Amino acid sequence: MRRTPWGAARRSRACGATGPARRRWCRRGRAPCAWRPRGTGTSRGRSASRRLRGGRPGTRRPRPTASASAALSTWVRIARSWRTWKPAILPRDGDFAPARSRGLRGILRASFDPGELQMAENVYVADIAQHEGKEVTLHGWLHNRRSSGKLHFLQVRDGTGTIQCVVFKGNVTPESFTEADHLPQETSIAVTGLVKKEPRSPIGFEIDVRDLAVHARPAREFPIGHKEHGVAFLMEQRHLWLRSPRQNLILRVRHTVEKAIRDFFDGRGFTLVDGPIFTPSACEGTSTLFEVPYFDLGKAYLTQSGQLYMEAAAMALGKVYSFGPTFRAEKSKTRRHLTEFWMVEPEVAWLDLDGDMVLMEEFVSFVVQTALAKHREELVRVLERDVSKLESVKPPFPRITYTEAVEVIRKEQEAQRAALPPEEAAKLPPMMVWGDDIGGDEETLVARSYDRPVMVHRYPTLMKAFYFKKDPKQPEVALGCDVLAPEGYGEIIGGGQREDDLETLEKAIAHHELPRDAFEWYLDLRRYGTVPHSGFGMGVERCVAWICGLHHVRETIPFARMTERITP
RNA sequence: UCCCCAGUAGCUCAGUUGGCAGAGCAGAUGACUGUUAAUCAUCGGGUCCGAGGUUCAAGUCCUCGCUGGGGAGCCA
Repeated sequence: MRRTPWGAARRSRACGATGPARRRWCRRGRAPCAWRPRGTGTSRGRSASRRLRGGRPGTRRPRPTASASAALSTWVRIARSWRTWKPAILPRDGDFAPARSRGLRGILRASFDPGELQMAENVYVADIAQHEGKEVTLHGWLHNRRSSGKLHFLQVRDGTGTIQCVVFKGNVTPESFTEADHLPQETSIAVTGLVKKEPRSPIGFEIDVRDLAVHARPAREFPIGHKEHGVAFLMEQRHLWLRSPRQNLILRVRHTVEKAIRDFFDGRGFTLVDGPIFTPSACEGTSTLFEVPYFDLGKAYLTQSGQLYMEAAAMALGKVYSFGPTFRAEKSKTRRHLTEFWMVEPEVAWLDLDGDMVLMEEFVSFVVQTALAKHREELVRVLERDVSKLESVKPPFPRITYTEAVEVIRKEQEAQRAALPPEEAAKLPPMMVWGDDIGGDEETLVARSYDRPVMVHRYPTLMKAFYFKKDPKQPEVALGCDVLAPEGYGEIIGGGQREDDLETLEKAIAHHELPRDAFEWYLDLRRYGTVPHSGFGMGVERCVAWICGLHHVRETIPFARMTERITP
């Protein structure tokens, strides 16, 4: 699979023109550059006009008043020491005599035009509309550059967005103009200029550049160009790939999803409970776990689920959820798997399977609709997502039992066979029978007949982990439920009602041949005031991949951990 | 663990029946006052993944290995 890492889309040309802007530039009275390390950037014989100005990057905000208040506090300090230093600073005669007699105020008036104190404001691209017509300074990286004789077009990104900065030959020094045409991709720069409305710009604004300051040129050519690259190469350059508009958006959608998850549960009175990462043994006794040495206690394992601990927390706090990383050591090599991923796991006391399923559909709908409301335009423009597929994700979700799902799948399989010549049909894998797991292909068969996620419930007891409660009316099935996302994204949620009867749970642990000692604390939850309770787990990466319409979950996490990759 | 595919310039790739190592992008230099993956001209750029084999001759064919990608099982 190939993709344009920068996700750039062609846009139609528009007409219009802007006249040359009035030159207005003042340099005196500025604070010295405080954040450019000595011996970097400008020290190699560059002109003074290129020097960075303004505050340190980490302290740039709050923007509107930063420079003014910094200047003020400087002058407060000067004023405090004024009495001590006055005789030394001010000569008794000449031009300073009248000022000296007026004190500090007089000095300020005599030395500075108040207009000169209004330095170009440091701004972010995301807020650029608020600064129309003003002179601003933007700190960022050069994303791309084009040139047309007496005009250079610099695409500058600052993390919040990308804006085109137009360098006209008549508006800057000759050195700056020449340099603007030779800056490599990803040079860190500060651009000062006038914010102008521009109908041809995708964001509606441009910066008419008056000064350009190079902070640091790349030590070597930036590896990721404005073209298609292979997945392997991009994953090796993941630390740099994050700078692309596409990855930038995906990470912001991930943030929105994670915030929506927190908001959903926080808004319903859930308490966030952090489960342990080190666990003494397998939570479910099934998956392969990562092993780590643990002092004199032998081996510990990285958690594959916080659920058992959430059950304990639910008995204390009623409604709880955990949200953290999870580790699976299976050598799964598919587009849906990572060895390290993030999972949210709510657990609720006094909740049965039906209530759990209502919670699932309301939760998924809230997360999807929140992400859609915030990123709809970008999902379409940058990721070419068909958002109509997300519009319909609202309760109620269709519910079918595992048994019904098997019938649907068998019908589809029969139809497939009927459409093929007999010798071809014989080569197909055997038909699904009750008790088989629903694999990736089968999930797609079930999910494709619905316009929203489908909830498959009451799986065969034998397929499910020991803690699932059996259906009292039908003991061969467990009260579990999976939510299958549409469009082939598969299982994004797994959960259900937990076994709350002590004796049944003891038998289940024995039947699964699990170490009884390790689960004594878990059995205690059934010994002391057991109640019906349910919960589920949702994988953040699968959810983000689905919302963004991505081919693989590896793009949804900043630094993916897979069987064959642990760097960068 | 099993099955399939790929590896050639910094990147993406082409390379015919085994017969001189190629293009686009990126880089350098120059032209252009509205480009938006700008365009145009010129220039530089190679351990053809590694080892071995067949051959007059191997990027190309064979064997083994390495690395990566896709899928299965398992799962979120």
